[in-house]
Order: sequence, then structure tokens, then C-alpha cells
Amino acid sequence: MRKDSRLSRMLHVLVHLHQLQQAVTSDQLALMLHTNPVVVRRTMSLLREQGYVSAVKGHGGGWTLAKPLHEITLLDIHRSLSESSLFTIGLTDEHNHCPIEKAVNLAIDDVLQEAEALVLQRFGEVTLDKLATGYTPR
Amino acid sequence: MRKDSRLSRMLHVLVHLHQLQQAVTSDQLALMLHTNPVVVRRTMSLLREQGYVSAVKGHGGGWTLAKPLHEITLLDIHRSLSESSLFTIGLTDEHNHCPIEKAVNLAIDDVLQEAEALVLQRFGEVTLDKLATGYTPR
DNA sequence: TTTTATGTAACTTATGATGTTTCTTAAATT
DNA sequence: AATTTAAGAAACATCATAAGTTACATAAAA
Repeated sequence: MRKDSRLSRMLHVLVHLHQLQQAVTSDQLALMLHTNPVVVRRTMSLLREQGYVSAVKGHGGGWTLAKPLHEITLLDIHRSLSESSLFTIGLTDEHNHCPIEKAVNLAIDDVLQEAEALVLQRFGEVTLDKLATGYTPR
Repeated sequence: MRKDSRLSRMLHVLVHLHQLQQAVTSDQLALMLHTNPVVVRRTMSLLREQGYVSAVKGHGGGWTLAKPLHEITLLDIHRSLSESSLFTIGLTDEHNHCPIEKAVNLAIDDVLQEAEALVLQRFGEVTLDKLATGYTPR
């Protein structure tokens, strides 16, 4: 299944924006991410809607951070990007009345919800300034 | 992103096989899963390779459990089915030498590995007989 | 020999991030 | 005012993979 690498890419971009301290164009970011500027705008606009970056049109324009890195967590960016599920595992809904299917789905969902809660908690504990200074795992 | 519902489907099938106590054909399972028999064979054959089910050809043939439910865990079935990742999140590898990209990927991967370990542990704790008698969440 | 069933190869479909083209809009430079 | 530079946005193509489908081979029982 194709992976969603937007979180990885956007975190990468945000830390670079912090270090450069100036507006960076979509074309420049596209070169950096080995992609094209439309993909950059499409993804960055989700962060702009949540107030983490600003975009300025025209000469000298481009993208800048709208908040300092220490006020942004991995969770903030993850939430800005994803409406869809964290897991590749899905549940079936073929027989709403079958008690076995219900028990199976409940068992799987129970585990996945616990795991998702853990991911969200951990993401919430990491601010982006920690990524700028060399992250060390727990 | 399209979900992998094979785990859910196969657990459902295994518990039904236990309750029916007789060979069930791929056609019958396909009706049960609202799919077609080739999809059933393709997926069930992964469980057969690991020794969880047996298949018999010809008249009166079909699929039967090769192990009792209490000797099979969610983890066993999960492992039989998936070589691919549990998460929809992927890491980029655009600049192997960029320390920021490394820090970003390390931070994400750190969290995902912890979450995956939790999922595998929980899956390993649940034997399939628990699903036959009405599963209650932790 | 016929019927019933799995085994398997080859191909199509569905989904969503990604990639691409093209045009519009806005702001700074000339 | 005209030109250049940049984001915004619509429309469409690509890719990967579970799922779905078609067709045929193989094996076992009736």
C-alpha cells in the first residue's frame, strides 16, 4: 500500500524554514523534496489553514513559519494533514448482525485504538525545535 | 487509502470454521464474506502455508481448521497475512545526508515502532477462542 | 466419466497520495 | 502601465496494492 509521506516531508520543510529565516518559494521546496511545486502548495496549504505557516504572493514571496518551532508539535502537523486512519488494517462490515464479526472487529479495534492513542500522545510530546538540534530517541 | 481487511475477514472465517465443525467450500465462504471464491482461496492459502487451516479438493472438500482456536492468536494470523507495514505513514529518503531529515524520520519511526510493538504484543495476547465466546475489551 | 472442489495465472478495478499541466490572481520590480 | 514572480486552484494522469474477475488446470469423490 502506498505510504503517506506528507508528515515526514512537512516536518523536514518546517525545520528548514526555521533555519533559513526567510521566505522560501514552492519551487525551492519542491527541489528540496524531489517533487514539484504544486504538490508543495497543496500540502503546505493544509498547514497554512491551521496557522503554522504563511504564504506571500509575488516578488520575494514564498513560505515562512507563522509560529516558532517550540510551539508546534508532531501531533499538530499530523492532525493538519490526516483525516484518514493511521493504520493499514481495516475492519469489515459485511454482516452487522453477526456476533462473530462484531467480536472480531471489537478485538482488532480495541488494540488499534490503544496504539493510536499512544502515537498521538507521543507525537504531542515532541516539539519541532527538538528536531532542529538533533533528535535522540527515547 | 484503501484498507487491508484480510485480518478481519480471516478471523471471522476461522471462528465460523470452528463452529461449523465441517469442511466449508470457498464458494460458501465467499458468500459469507460478500466476495468471490478466488479471493477466499488466495487469502486462505496464506493461512494454509502456516498450518492454521487445511484444504481438501473434490467432492465434500473445502476448508477446515488445522489447529484448535485456543492455539491460534491474532498475531499468528496477522503475521501470516502481512509482509507490509501496519501504518499508513511513510518516511522519506530524499537526502540521506540531511541531518534534519534524519532527525525527523528518527522521531517518527521511534513512535511508530513503539506503537507497532504494542499492537503485536496485544495481538499475541488474544487467542481466537476468545472471539467465539463474545469478546470483551480490556 | 462426470461433478465438485482447490490451485493458479493473468487481467481489471478501486482508492488516495503523488505527479503534471494549465490558467488565474496578487504583489513587487521595471 | 507592463513585466516578472509567486501562490492558488482546477483538471487530469500515475502509482501501488488489496480486491475483484475470468479462465483453465488439477485432484478427488460420486
